[in-house]
Amino acid sequence: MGRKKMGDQRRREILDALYRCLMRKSYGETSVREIAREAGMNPALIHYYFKSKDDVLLCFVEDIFQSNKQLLETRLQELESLGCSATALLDEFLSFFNQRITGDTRLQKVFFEIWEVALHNRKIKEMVRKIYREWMEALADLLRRAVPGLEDPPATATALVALQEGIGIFSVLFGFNKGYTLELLKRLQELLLSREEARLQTAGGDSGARH
Amino acid sequence: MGRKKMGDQRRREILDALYRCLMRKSYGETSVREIAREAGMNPALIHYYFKSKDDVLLCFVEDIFQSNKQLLETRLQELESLGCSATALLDEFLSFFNQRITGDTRLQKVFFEIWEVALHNRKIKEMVRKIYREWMEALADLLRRAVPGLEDPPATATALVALQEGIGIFSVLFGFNKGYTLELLKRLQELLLSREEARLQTAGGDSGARH
Amino acid sequence: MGRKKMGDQRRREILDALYRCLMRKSYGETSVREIAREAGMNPALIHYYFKSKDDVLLCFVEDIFQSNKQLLETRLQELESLGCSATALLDEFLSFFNQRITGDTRLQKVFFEIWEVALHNRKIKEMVRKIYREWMEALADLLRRAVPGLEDPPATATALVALQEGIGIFSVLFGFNKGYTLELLKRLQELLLSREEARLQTAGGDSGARH
Amino acid sequence: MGRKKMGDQRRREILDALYRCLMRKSYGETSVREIAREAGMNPALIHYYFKSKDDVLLCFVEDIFQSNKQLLETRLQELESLGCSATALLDEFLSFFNQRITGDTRLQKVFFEIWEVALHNRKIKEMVRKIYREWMEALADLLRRAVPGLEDPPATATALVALQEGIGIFSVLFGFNKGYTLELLKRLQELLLSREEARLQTAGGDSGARH
DNA sequence: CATGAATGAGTTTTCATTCAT
DNA sequence: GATGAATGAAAACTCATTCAT
Repeated sequence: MGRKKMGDQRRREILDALYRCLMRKSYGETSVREIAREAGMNPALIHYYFKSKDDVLLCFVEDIFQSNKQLLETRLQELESLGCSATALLDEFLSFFNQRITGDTRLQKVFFEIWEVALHNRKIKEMVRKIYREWMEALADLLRRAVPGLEDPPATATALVALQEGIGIFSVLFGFNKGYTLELLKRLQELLLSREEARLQTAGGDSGARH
Repeated sequence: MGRKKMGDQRRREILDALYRCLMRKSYGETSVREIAREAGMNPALIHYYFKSKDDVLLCFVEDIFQSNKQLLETRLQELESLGCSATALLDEFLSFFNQRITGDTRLQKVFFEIWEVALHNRKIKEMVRKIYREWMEALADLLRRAVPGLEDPPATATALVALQEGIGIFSVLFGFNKGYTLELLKRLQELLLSREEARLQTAGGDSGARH
Repeated sequence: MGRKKMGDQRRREILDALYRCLMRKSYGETSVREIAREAGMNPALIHYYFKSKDDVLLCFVEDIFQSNKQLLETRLQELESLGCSATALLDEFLSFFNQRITGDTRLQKVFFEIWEVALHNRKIKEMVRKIYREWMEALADLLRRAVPGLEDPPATATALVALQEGIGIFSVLFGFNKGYTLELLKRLQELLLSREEARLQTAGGDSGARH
Repeated sequence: MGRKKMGDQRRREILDALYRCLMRKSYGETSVREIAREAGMNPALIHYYFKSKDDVLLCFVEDIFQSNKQLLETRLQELESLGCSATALLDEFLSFFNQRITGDTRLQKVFFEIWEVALHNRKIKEMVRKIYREWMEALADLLRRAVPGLEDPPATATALVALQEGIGIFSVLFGFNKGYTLELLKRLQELLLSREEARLQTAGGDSGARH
């Protein structure tokens, strides 16, 4: 029993190390050696726990996607079991993405890296497609329930997620501060959902320079 | 006469070869050898015309940005000299991006690649920031003139461009067909600009899977 | 036990291989490939044990200097502990250089190569300067003790070492035989030290052509 | 007629450019491109005027040796025709080397570079041997005439020249100032020639640090 | 004479991966 | 499990040299 756990812990350490490496370099520029050094272990160990460098990435992507998915699902289920309204659920959904993903520069960077690899790596591409499709379907469902008059929920869901990505990339590249990013996201989401409350005064912060 | 041109032609061939390479692989995975093979020349020639591999990329990015920028400016100036309305200019601006960039899967792929490199490459990052800032400022100006009641033109401009990017990436990764991509873009742009005409029925195409 | 030693042994083999390579070619002309071939190992292994080609050289120079320095110090300390006179120590000092360095064509060649690199390589230059300064200071000390009337011991020390180098290079380039080299050295050293015994008849050999 | 001259001038420019390059880099590190840039001409031109890079060096060495040889001979002949004593001729000989070669850090550096190449390059080696043998023979002759009691003029000549080289290299590597170098040389030469005048107080300067 | 273009061989270095211990 | 050692393939880049014009 302790045996199996050891392996899991090692794998965990490796995935975490990759996460930290991706803060600094692209996946292509990150060598197995560096991941190992970051994890404080021998490079050969990585090949003991994973088939290859790409396998590490695959597991990493699966892990980061699944954990976020689960976290979101758990939250939504909690709210639902409390009898919350569809609107509240939708708000939670958007807020989750805003706060946890797009608003988190580091995670956003990692997501961006994953998208990049996905472009040329079949397995990663499939995984990315799958998870995003699930998210968009879930979002479309919520939209149907929470915004009755909405003309084309799937398209709006796509738009919302694409917007998320776009803003996320911008925030990373231009060094937006979190406040401004969230402000922008909320404002646009309101617009896209044609809500009356879209009355924000954009009090909000300016883009913060990197240095 | 043919003398001086040879150099320019070769440089052009190299940049075009890189463009084609980026259809298949990321910049990091693309070797100088491959660019040379694609261009049908000796690898050393690339180092004869460019200081380094990164220099090729830098020139490539500058070229692709500048040529698009110039094309857009030319078009807008033509319209303006014809006495067109600000609304028409704005439409042209958005349409240019929709049709020429975001709607062109290949170019979009290349743009995405550039964004990725920009994350870790100072020079490329500065270039990307500069061109995007120019585009967003130009767009904000047009918004001021064409959409008088708009609360925060710069933020809306940022949103429009970010949306562009987001949809662009999605279209590449999910293999949207061009019609659907344009449909989606137009619809969202109308929404963001709160126009009355946002009446589209989105009859439009479904996402076409790649495989 | 055999574990830890492997690394040291390999490093030793590499340094020895470089030594042999320097018999045939200059450092600049010697490629990592050749060092590896000479050492009978995969070229990449050299980069496993050393940071770079220059690092190999640096360690090589340090090693060759330090080992000679230590050897000399050991000998002098032995003599001193036996209560030998300053004159005997001085003789040992000069004899050590004559026999072990200047008189050893191969080592002299290597020393010359090191001087050459030192001209354009900061680290090597500093190392060479340091070791030679140490040697000259030690020699000046001995001169003070052994040759009381000597006017300017440091200058004489410099002269003796410079002479050493000059004769060494000549012996390599003109292919002096060892006997002639030593003869010449001894004679000149006596002269520089204005000793009475400088009575040698230079019975000694002629320069032997290389080819 | 102007034709032939043009070629000579070009060749001269190339040799001068190589001289300047050797101030900064070793011959091995100096590329044909750099020589050409230094000479302000197209690299291919160098191959028009010389068979190869090594041919440039060969001509360079021949030129620098011959011109110095001729200059020295001219001076000595002048003195001889004026009826000067052998001692005066010897003094002129030594002084020429001291002032023009060993005391000129730049030229000394170049000589050192030549010695280095000579170690591994047959043609250069032969040339170097030849010129040095000539110099040493001429010096031995002068010694016979000027220092009657000298035991072994050839060996002393060798010693004097070797000392020259040794001090020269030291002055380059340790950055001796010219005054100190000349002081040292003169002092040692007096000693080797056992002259009474060897009474110098070595007032002279210390070694000057490079930076 | 002069030059821009072109090339093939070679350089140092990095890296994912394997393996014996 | 864990590690140091080892390797083959490939990377970017340099360079002396040749050649057509």
